[in-house]
Order: sequence, then structure tokens, then C-alpha cells
Amino acid sequence: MPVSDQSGLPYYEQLVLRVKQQIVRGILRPGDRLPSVREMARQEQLNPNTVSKAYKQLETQNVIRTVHGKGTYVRETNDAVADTAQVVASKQRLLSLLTEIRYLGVPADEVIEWIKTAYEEAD
Amino acid sequence: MPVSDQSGLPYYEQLVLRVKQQIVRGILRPGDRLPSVREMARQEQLNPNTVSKAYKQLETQNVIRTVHGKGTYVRETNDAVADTAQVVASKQRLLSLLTEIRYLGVPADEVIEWIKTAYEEAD
DNA sequence: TCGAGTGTACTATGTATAATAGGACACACA
DNA sequence: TGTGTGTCCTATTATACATAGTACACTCGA
Repeated sequence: MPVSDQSGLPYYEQLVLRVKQQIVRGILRPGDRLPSVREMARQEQLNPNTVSKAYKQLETQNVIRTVHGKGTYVRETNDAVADTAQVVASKQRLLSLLTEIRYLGVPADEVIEWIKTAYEEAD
Repeated sequence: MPVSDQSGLPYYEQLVLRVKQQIVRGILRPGDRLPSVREMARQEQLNPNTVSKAYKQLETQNVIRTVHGKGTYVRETNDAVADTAQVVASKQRLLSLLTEIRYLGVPADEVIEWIKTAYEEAD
């Protein structure tokens, strides 16, 4: 699964998202080691600095743990709702997006169905 | 309600969103006239070109209708699901956002509650 | 017809972000 | 000691956003 311009997000943001997806879906588990920045850069046809930027962001968000000359590892997941400010911000973005979707004529039921399906897939 | 950097969206995108919100909520109705680009620019402390960009995008999406030396007016709303490609793109963005939200520890029930509330408010 | 108001088009400028490239350094570990 | 690791730095290129200023074509009422 190469990094493409899916959704128009910058590459490093897509990487951040993918790592979180893989954690949520159990593909990556706490303690697992991520590919090195150079290895990941080779795989994804990116510059190592771009990968490093993604890892740095994941580190800031406490998703991964970095050991200097060794590698990066997946941290324990926060089960409890962590950062309230982040939740509020995400909710705001979701509601904006929902305005778009509603304007396109998609009914509430269908959107809710999308949500349910996504959460089931993640288990 | 001035245009701010709510959600970090560019000004013209925020304008586009606001117009759609006001249509969905019935504040703007088909046939209503929008403020001229210069008037809106004065209200929102923006450059007329920025407003024009927003209007142009709304025109492209068939949300408003432009009459050259006269003004811009709200079009009839599409009740049926209009552009499938747009729906697919929006769904993709929603699912990406959902990964974030799920990672933050927000359960499906709560997200669905957000959706329902938003749709009710829109009526 | 005239003029005010309207949308539109164009160029130029400044700022910020994204991504790349290349190089250098410090750390871990066999 | 050497290889692989994360990190940092500067420079460059490309793109998007927003502003500014100017100009043009259109509508419509006076």
C-alpha cells in the first residue's frame, strides 16, 4: 500500500494516519518495531526527512516511542479518552465535513451506517 | 459571525462551508441573493478576490447562480444524491477522520450521537 | 445615455507549507 | 570498530493562500 495523494493529504500526514489505522486494526501491536526512517523511505518512495517528520509527529502524540540509535516502537494504546482538546477539534472537523455530506443529499442513516461499518472493520 | 481560522481552513473554504450551512439550515433559501463580493469582503474583512474565489467554487458546485452585472443567487437544492464522485470523496475523508477519532478513544455510540444531533440542528 | 453597482480577469507580491537533497552528528549494539 | 539507527541543519523547488491594484463587461435605474 504505497503512499499516494489519497484525500490530498500531505505524505507525512498519510503516514501518520496509516500507522494509527494499523494500530487500531491490530496489524501493529504495542512493542512492535516500525521500519527505520530510511527503510520506510525506500518502501514508500519518499525522502527520509519526510518519514522522520511523520515519526516525530507520532512521537509527539505518544503513539510511538523512539530509542535513539535503535528504532521506533509502538506504545501502549490509551484506552481512556485522552486529550479533550484533540477530541473537540476532531469533532469540529467532523461536523464541518458533515455539512458537506448533508448538502450532497446523504441521509443521516447512511452516514451512521458508514460509521458502524468502519468501527466493526477496526476490530 | 466573522471568518476566522476555525478548523484551519482557508478563508474561501470557510465561506463556501458557511453558505452551505445557511442553506441547509434554511437561513438562505433558493432565490435569495448573496451579498456582492465587495460587500461580503467588507463584512468579513477579506479581499474581494478571496470572496470571488469562494463564489466561483459555489458556482462550480451548482450551489449558487451568477448573473453577470446583477448578483449571485441561491439555486434550488438537489434533493437527490447528486455527484457520486463527491460523495465517495467525502466518505473517504470522513473515514480518515474517524480513524483519528477512534484512536483518541471516542466510542462509536458517541460519534453517532454527534451525527444525529448535527442533522437535527440542521432542520 | 450615464453612472453606480455588479461579477470577472489579470498580474504582481508576500507568506507559509510540503517535499526533496545532501550532509553531518550522536547513539546502540554486535 | 563498523553498521544501522534517529536527529539536525541548510538549501532549493514547488505549490497554495491571501492580498493589492487595475481593468473590463454587464445590469439597471435615474
